[in-house]
Amino acid sequence: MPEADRGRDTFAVLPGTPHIRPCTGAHMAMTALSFAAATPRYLSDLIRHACTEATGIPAAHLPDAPLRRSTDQPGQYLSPLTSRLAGRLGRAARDLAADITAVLRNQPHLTDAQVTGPGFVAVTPVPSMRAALAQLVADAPAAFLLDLAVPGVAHQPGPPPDGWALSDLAHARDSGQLRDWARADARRRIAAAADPATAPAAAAALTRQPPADWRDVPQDNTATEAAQLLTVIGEAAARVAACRSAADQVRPQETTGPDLPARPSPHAPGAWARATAANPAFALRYAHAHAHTAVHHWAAQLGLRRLGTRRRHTADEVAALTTPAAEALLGTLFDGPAALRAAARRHQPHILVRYLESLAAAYHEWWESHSVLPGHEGTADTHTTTVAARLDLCAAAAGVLRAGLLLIGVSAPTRL
RNA sequence: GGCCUCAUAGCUCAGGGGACAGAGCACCGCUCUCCUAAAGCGGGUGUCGCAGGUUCGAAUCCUGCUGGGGCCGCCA
Repeated sequence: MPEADRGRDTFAVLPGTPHIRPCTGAHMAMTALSFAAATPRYLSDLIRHACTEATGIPAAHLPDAPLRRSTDQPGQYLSPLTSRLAGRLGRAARDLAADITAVLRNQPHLTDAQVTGPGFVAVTPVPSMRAALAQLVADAPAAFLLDLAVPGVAHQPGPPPDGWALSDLAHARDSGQLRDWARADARRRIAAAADPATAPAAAAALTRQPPADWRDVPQDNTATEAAQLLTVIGEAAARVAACRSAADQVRPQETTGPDLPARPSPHAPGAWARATAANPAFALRYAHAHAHTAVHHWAAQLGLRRLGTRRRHTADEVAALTTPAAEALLGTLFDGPAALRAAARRHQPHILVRYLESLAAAYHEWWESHSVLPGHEGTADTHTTTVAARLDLCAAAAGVLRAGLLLIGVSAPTRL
């Protein structure tokens, strides 16, 4: 909303702005020396600093410009910063973008920086930096998804943010009120997660959440329609169903997919009652349990595990994490923070739900694309040497799925 | 009468201010053959309800209108 105001501010500040040198912040210098991952925050900062160098405008006065994944080139990211800034400067977006890419080409973390489309800056981080995203996300999934500036605070003790507690859906009057309560629960948690002031407490609450199992059906009380619905489809499916449609009011015969009524009832639950991939709630929890089990049980049984945190991947590992399917999964992980922000800004939990579904799909596609763990067939040396990196990717997917599920009030069982 | 909400392909639905609007089903074409079906391959079939506005840029945000649904009120 304050974008127009910010634009005028920027313009007013322009004359005589002190020249700020790029990449002098402590965080940029440290990441450059030790461990850099292609997170939205990092790449955005890179481009903003280059913009400051090219234009002299302090980074704080630049307009917001969330990065977007390129649809054509995997591993490439687009910033509309130049298009948004050009009008205020009275310059052509492509010219401004050309100046910025000239600065970015000196960046050792980028293999390429160019001007594309209507004047966007397109950057391609080096493969090792893209692969490092798996490790960074695996180490601190909640901090990544919630876009914390300082990941460590996700482990600090403290009370959860206001409004974190979930409603007891079994006490809802009917399936309509159950839906309202579930959506309100998700909205409160998403809002707390996206607000920089409460995000650290939210991340800590996500990290502390105890493990859950699959049982989510009330033991007693089948008196109300809501309780009956929970008995038929379970709390997880009830919450996902409630959060999956965009509109607060349900149209009479509205569905959110094949055999997926927007407001399931005890008598017509559709696919929500099934433990199959046709049930989005099951698919999401299953994907999480699968990835978690791969890291903590299957790999352990083979004597394999993830290696140290903030470790540099070997060249083989980087290659294993930049196959098309792995790159697609990394790209979906990259989209997480933006999806959460969008869900919070528009007060629409379904944006987060749909994002998690795309993440689960990308995870499965990657898993199916090749043997992730050494199996009966592929036990080549190159394979065992890259297992740790693949486990990073498993753990990253599991971590973001878990955090996302908890944000919509759904527990994330760890066993298959 | 007031407020809320929805309108995207034939159908059910995705689509986060950003590149050429997508998926499944249906449909059409081709291959196959006694014929059909199945299967395989190929094809998106669209004034994003209408009209304005904001923006460098709108399916997306704002206003009005039309149409569907809902809540409240009025009359009784």
